[in-house]
Amino acid sequence: MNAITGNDGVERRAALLATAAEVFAARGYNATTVRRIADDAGLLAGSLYYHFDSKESMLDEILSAFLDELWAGYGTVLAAGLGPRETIEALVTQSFRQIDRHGPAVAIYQRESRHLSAQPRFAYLADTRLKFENAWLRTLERGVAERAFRADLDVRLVYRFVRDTVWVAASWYRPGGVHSPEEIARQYLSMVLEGITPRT
Amino acid sequence: MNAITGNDGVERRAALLATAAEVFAARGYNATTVRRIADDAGLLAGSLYYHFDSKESMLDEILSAFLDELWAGYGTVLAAGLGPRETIEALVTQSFRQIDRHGPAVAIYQRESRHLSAQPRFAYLADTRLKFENAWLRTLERGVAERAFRADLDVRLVYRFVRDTVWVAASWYRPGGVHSPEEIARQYLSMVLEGITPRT
DNA sequence: TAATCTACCAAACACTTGTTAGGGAAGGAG
DNA sequence: CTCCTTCCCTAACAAGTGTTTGGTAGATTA
Repeated sequence: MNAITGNDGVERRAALLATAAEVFAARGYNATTVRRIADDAGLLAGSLYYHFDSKESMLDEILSAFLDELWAGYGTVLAAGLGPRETIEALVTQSFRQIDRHGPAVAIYQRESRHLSAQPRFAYLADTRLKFENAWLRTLERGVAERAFRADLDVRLVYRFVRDTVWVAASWYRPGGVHSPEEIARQYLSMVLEGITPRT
Repeated sequence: MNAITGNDGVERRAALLATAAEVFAARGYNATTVRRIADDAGLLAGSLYYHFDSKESMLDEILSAFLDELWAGYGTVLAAGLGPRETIEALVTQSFRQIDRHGPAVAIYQRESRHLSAQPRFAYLADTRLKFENAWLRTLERGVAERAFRADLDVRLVYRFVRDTVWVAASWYRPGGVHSPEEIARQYLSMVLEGITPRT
């Protein structure tokens, strides 16, 4: 696509990872050839191996960089001691912000994490999934106990629906569009919290 | 995995397509080798070409068979002349029934339809997507006009969220589990229609 | 100026991919 | 018994895969 000229070695590496992430997100990891990444970055396939050990290393670096930043954001939210409803609101908003910043990485994670986590190198994906599930489930259960959420809903199902809807948004969300991440989060929260039918 | 012995030629073909769909759904279409499908079906790679023209033909047949049946169900719902809320309820229930019956096909569609629809052979995927969007958007807009749904929500955003949540369920739903498709549809509709916070 | 380092290219490597060609065992039809 | 169809196997093909090796233009350092 467009050649990338970085001033620094670190910048160059980051730029290459960014284009790799875009191609991975668009075509899928396995369907993406190393030559295609090189084409989009403006160099030849072999030259990528000056910067990275392997195609797998690029994927690893993309995913763990994203997950580190994601979990940092989640950590501060969970440590803030908010009520259940406010915690859910903050988590959802954080998630849409991450989609805004790491769109391709989110798409890759959603698409490949399931079968990648079987591989030892990507075992941390399974850990993340568990920490994730715990954070959401605890918050939802606390909300039910404190009468902030309805008691007649299956909490696990609600968790799955909410989780999926938030992350799958990465497949259609494009940064710089009409809706800001915060606006999307607000609309989504309004739908899930209040429902789409009018409250008399 | 397990060898499949069909009595009829048509049965055999269907059984082979079923195993192919499972592998496609689990690993992704491009990442799936024809030898892997053959292994799981209990024959050799070349032998698959007695039944099918190509790997692409298998994918085509899987997707169009699923979409045909899906649209048959949607058609009767849309022709029934129900109110907006009842139409949404029926569409969602229909969708979860399709996930129950065509789980792998749904997963494949969700994962690959975007970049497949650029290919001429799979142009019908783009058409389906449009018909889909029209059906949902019209129903939602009619609901807003008839005061069955809230007017302060962005209908397009609601559509995307609802669509994604319903279909992505194919990635975790397993037939024969504790929840029937109808039960899952009921819980999901309750969440989206009424919201997860208590109505006083 | 000479030596070194950075970032890349050109060309090949071993391997996997989807697909094809030819043949053969099993069984029903004439 | 012979013919024919069905269904599969063996073996190979050409193209594409991730990766390695050796070399080199240009800037940086000594």
